[in-house]
Amino acid sequence: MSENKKRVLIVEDDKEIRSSFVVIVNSSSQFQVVNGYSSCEEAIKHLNADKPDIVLMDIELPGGMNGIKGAKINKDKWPSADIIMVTVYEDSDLVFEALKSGASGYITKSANYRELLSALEEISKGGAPMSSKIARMVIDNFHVNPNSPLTKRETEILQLISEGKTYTQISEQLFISKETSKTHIKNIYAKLQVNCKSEAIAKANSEKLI
Amino acid sequence: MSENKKRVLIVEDDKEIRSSFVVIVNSSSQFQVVNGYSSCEEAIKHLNADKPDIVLMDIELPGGMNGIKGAKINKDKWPSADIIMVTVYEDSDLVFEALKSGASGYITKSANYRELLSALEEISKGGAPMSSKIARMVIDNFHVNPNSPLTKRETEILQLISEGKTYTQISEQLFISKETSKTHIKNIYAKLQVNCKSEAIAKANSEKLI
DNA sequence: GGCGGTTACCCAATGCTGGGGTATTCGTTG
DNA sequence: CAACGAATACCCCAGCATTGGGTAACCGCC
Repeated sequence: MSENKKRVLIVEDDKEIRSSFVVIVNSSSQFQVVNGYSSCEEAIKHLNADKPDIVLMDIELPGGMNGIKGAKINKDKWPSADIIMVTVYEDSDLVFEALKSGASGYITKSANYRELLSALEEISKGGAPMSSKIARMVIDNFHVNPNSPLTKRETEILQLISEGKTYTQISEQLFISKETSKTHIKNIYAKLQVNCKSEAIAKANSEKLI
Repeated sequence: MSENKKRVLIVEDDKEIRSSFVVIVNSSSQFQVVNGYSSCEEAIKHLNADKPDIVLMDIELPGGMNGIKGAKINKDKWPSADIIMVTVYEDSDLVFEALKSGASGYITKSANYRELLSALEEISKGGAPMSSKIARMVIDNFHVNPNSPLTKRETEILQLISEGKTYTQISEQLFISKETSKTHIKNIYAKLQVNCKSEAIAKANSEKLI
C-alpha cells in the first residue's frame, strides 16, 4: 500500500505541468505525490506535514524565492529529502548553482513519462539523475588544464598559495628555504602575468591550473 | 566500413580482460579497437599512429605509470580522445583524481557486454558514463554545508579570503571599512576555531562552507 | 654542452596580520 | 517594547609577510 511508496512533493507554478507530473508519479507503484505547490514559500510551510522523500523543484518560480534558494531552505528544514531540479534551461552557471544549493538531480521540463519515472527510480537507489550534457558539464568541471605553463613544483606551490599558506609555511612544508619559495612564486607571477597572491589564485581557478 | 567507426584504444595489463574488451567492442557496428597495450608507456608511444577517439584506461597498471598519470599525458599528447577509466575500485579519492586527470567516464571491470557498449555510446554522444554511486559522489561533492555556523556576510568574506584577498581588498570590494572586515574575520576565526587565513580556508573546504 | 628546473641568497620599503578591546545601528522576534 | 544577533566602525600595537629588484650554483636530460 501507500505506506511503502516514496513520498514525492512537487513545487511548480505551471498548473498543467504540475498536474501532468502528479498523474505520472501516481501511476507508479513505487511513488505517490503527497502535495503540489506553486511556490517554495508554500511548500516550505508544510514540509513537516508532507514529509517528502523526493522533491521535484522548478527553478524558475514566481515570488521572492526561486528554486535555488528554495532548495537550500528545503535541505535545511527537511534534510532527508532528495531534490530533483526541473528546468527548461541547461545553462552552465544555473546548473552549478543548483547543485551547490543541494539538488541531487537535474531534469528538463520536456521530460516525458519514462524520463521522469526513471529519474525518480535513479535517485531512489542513491544515484544522481541528469542528462548526458549535464553529466559531461559536471565532469568537465573537474578537469585540470593540461596546457599549464607552470612546472610541477610551481603547481605544487600554487596549490599551497591557494590554501592560504605563507612563504614561511610553504618553505617548511616543502623542506626548502623561504627564499626559494619566493623565487618560485616570482616565477609563477611572471608566467601568469599577475603580481599578487589573490590574482594568482583567481587565475589558477579560472584556468583550472590546480 | 571501418572509416565511420569510432577508434577505441585499450590500455589494460590483464590479457583476459583486454581480449574480452576487444571482442565486445569489435562486435559493435559503431566501434573498432585500434590497438591494445598493457602499459601507458607503450600506449603513449603510438598515439599518433593509433589516433584513438576513445581510450579505455585501466587505473591499476604495472610499471612506473598508473592510469591517472597516463590519462594526463594522453590528454596532453592526444587531446581529442575521450578517456574512460576502468577500475575495480569506486574509492572516493581515486575517482576525483581520475576525473581531475582528464577522464570523462568511469566504469568498473565487472562491466558486462551491455554496460561497456552503453558507456562507449554515452561518451560518443557527449555524455559522461558512470555508475549511480559515482554520479552521486560527484554531485554530493558540489553541495555546500547547510549547517554552517557562519552568517551570510561572514560566508561572503570567507569566500574572498579563499580567493587570497587581503583585509584592504575585501573592504574595498564590499564597500565597508577595513576595520569591519577585521571584525568579521575575527568572528569567523572564533566560530571556526582557527587563528589564521590558511586554517580558515582548509576548514572552509573540508566542511564545504563555501 | 646547453637548457630548463630547482635551489639559495642579497637589499629595501610597504603594509598586512592577528589579538586585545569598545560601540553604534538596524531588523527580527519574542 | 526589550532583547538579540548581525553588520558596521574605531582604537592600540608588535611582528612578520609581501613584493620587486638582482645573482648564482647544482642537477638531470637531450
